[in-house]
Amino acid sequence: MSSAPLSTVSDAYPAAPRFTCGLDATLKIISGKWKPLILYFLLRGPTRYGELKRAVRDVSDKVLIQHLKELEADGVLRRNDYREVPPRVDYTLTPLGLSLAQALEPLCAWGTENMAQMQRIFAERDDLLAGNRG
Amino acid sequence: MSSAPLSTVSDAYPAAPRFTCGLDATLKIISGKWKPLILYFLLRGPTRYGELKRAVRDVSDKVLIQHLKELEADGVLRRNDYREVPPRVDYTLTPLGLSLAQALEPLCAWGTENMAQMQRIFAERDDLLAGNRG
DNA sequence: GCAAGTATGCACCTTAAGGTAAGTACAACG
DNA sequence: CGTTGTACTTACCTTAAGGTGCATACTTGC
Repeated sequence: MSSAPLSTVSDAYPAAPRFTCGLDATLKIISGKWKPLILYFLLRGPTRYGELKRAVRDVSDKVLIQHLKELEADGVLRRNDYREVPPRVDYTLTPLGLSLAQALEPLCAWGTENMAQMQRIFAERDDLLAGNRG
Repeated sequence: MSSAPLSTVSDAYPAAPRFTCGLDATLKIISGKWKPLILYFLLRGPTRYGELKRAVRDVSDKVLIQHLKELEADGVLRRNDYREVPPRVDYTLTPLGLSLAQALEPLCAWGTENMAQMQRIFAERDDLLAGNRG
């Protein structure tokens, strides 16, 4: 299997997961329904759990905590426990996480610029889904 | 402080899906296991189905086709059927898709720059998973 | 004294995303 | 005449990601 579709960077990394390009690696980190949103949010500075939960609307506690733990394990954010009672905890981006969150900004900008078009498309989608079953 | 977490753009769009920011919209389009890879690949120019399939390693026919259809419906790529026999089809980015794919580049760059660190992390992860059950 | 808010843990369940394997029509190649 | 390659389609099945709801230990406000 010596096909080299893209200038595969992973050639330099022996038995490692085969990355077709850096994108692969990045995706592994930000894949999770709310992770990009979380990262993007943390650009605004240290954020308490509760704030985050309210900010990332519709996320469940279980998943939010889970995502936060994974992101922490991935070295992109840090959990600060003030050991107070009632509990007080906040989350901050590490330098690594900061650079990642910044790399998300073009995506955000793209979404903002094309918001109108996206909404048209999603509306059509929803219409189709609504009208199909019958 | 009245809780206004992000300058919610969706205020301007009434009954529409509540986007916390453009990122939400973008994510809706690129969410799909292989979609970012597909888009990124198409930056290289028109690509035949078979090429794509070989390039995006490990994707199944079913999912690749499915993703391509969705991306086409979202207006980010175009399918060109040359109506030949045996079938000849290729895929191109629309202008919209081109801008989206370009917005993915920082993510790709980030991944490339932090590849080493990522691999350390993923290796640890895999170790943990392998060593846990016992 | 009771409800609410704080940041989680845990058991259970649902769902949809993705994978597998087979089939299609046709032509070129041997 | 059978195999291979092209670009798909369809039916079926698996899995893991995410959601729900309950519990905790403590404080503050009503």
